[in-house]
Amino acid sequence: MSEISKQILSDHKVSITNPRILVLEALLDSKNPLTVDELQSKLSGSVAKSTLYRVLNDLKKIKILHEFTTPDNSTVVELLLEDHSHHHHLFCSDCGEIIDVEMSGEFENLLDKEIKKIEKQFNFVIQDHRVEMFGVCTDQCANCK
Amino acid sequence: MSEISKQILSDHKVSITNPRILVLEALLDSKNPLTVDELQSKLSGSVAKSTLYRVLNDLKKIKILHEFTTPDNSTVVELLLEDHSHHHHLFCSDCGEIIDVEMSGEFENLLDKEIKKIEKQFNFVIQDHRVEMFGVCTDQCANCK
DNA sequence: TCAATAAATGAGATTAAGTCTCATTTATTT
DNA sequence: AAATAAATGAGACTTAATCTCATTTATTGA
Repeated sequence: MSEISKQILSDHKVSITNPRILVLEALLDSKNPLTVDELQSKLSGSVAKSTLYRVLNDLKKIKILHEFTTPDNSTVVELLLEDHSHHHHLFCSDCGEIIDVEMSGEFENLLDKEIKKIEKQFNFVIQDHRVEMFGVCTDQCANCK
Repeated sequence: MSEISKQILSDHKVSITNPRILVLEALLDSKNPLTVDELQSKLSGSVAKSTLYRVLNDLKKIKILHEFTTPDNSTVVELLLEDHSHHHHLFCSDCGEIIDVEMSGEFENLLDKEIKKIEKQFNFVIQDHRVEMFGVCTDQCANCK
């Protein structure tokens, strides 16, 4: 199991250490984004706080970790692996759940065209984009009580 | 000049006070989003820090202020006025500039359709969305040196 | 395999954004 | 213009994230 984590680290020429393996395993174990708090709980004290933040920064540097802020201002992290293709996020303002969403090819194509226009208009090279959607679950979702 | 700010406050049934007028004027004075730091500088000590944050929360409550986080984790605020229609953001990772961008009607229509699909798929009511784009200015922009 | 060297870690101090408290001031209402 | 309710300022407080530095762990090359 930790083989995957080790592979990821060596693929990115980053030294293989216990804290890095543990953090990667915790992240691999969860499909949706995790808050730093949730991550700390999952690690249950096996990694020092300062080390956890350092490891997260390491993973950001090698571009396999995406960090963002939820509407209620928690910092949330998510692994970006090859098999986990380009996606966007849906936030429930009721329970705070964050759901990964894929948009249709038609939509991404039109967005790409739109982005080319914007690049010309503002003399920009746009490297990345993100669509965020905010709402509430109409059913009780996993987290809504 | 402060008449506009007073009008905004009374339109929203919020009492008219000096700090609120000053904060609104600083926000009205700038087209693009401001970091809280920039806002504090603009106010140059005329409003206490605690009051500034309180006023920002007041403006959020009456839904005329939008707060978000930049890729480098600064909190940024922007007034949402009637004449300032639905728009998105373009971030320069070089100089940190944030540019307001309007997308085409065609794009917004397709996005609305896409959102309806997602609402069904996840049993959600989606109330709002946001498109963020990240890149670098190819020319020296106003802030890039 | 092992020693030398460089890198990473843990523990706790430090920083800084944002909130809270409470005595005082200001706005509103009659 | 007085009474009441709301907002403010100053600074204490909280807490996420970073930093420091002595110790531990990984890597490299003989």
